[in-house]
Amino acid sequence: MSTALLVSDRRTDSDKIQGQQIYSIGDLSREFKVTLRTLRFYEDKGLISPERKGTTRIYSRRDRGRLKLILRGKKVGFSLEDIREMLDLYDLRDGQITQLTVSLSKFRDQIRVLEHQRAEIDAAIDDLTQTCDVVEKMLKERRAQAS
Amino acid sequence: MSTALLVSDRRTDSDKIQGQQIYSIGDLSREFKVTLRTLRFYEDKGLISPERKGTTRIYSRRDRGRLKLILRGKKVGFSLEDIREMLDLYDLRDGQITQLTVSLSKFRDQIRVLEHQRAEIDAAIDDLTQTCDVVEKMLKERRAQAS
DNA sequence: TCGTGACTTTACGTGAACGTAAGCGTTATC
DNA sequence: GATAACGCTTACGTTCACGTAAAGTCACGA
Repeated sequence: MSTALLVSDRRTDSDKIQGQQIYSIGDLSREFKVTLRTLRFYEDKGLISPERKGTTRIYSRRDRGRLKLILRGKKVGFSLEDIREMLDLYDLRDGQITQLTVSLSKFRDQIRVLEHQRAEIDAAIDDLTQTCDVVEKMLKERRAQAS
Repeated sequence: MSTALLVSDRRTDSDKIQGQQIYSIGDLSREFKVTLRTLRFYEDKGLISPERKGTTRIYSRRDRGRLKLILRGKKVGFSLEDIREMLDLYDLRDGQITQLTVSLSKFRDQIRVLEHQRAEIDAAIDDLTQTCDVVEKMLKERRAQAS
């Protein structure tokens, strides 16, 4: 399809270049329900670094994966700076042994943080469940009285 | 101890009034490692409403409990507004049946939100654990090569 | 009596995470 | 060739959750 000019190539939703799936900023915006501004903001903060075709941003599968991790991190209360550090950790598949060891311990730290986070949530759920039980009993009593 | 003037009563760390434990703003600040400003800010936003002895804030056990919940909520990524709504729910122990029923369903909603949150964290932990495994294998291979 | 410490209010400042508007450049379609 | 759809940059504005400074009150101890 289309012309010989790469630059003027129009893409479709499921477009690929050499078997590589790519995404426009609008694609990711729609898929993840974030604004264009947000995506550009994340780029500005060094969280994602999409290629450019001229001035236009071209996101790869890897970029998309990073975005997913960013949004997941946000949902559980991490700052963008926290998230940036985590993403950096994900990115060193080929360091020296010392490098790898450092990363490994950072990962483990992060896991501990998350586990603590989860414990907090469990505690909150327990609280609420208990309160639910209490309220249910109150309702039962009132209904018994009413009859 | 002290004078007959209630207003000029000095308290100690484990002070009580009629068997009720009370806390100064400084007590809570130290215990929970938050600033005075933060405690006043939460009051301003209607999250805690301590009594006053003159102009001085007097926190009850209930206030302390609320603070605990606030900080817990924050740790898992809720806004103060979210938290205020949750606290309000905790506060209606004595409503009408319709009121109670409404609250009950809101509690259940909140539990679902929290469970979703926990699922996100679990996913993140799984991700990290998997990555740890990969890195460990890399380290083992490198060490094998080195020997 | 003069600090010192703990508390108060009022009010402007700040960093994070975007929102929003202005103004412009392509590409496709009517 | 006008208009819409999609993208771009620059830059000021906004909300949240406090920080920080200024200036004052009140009780206690040396």
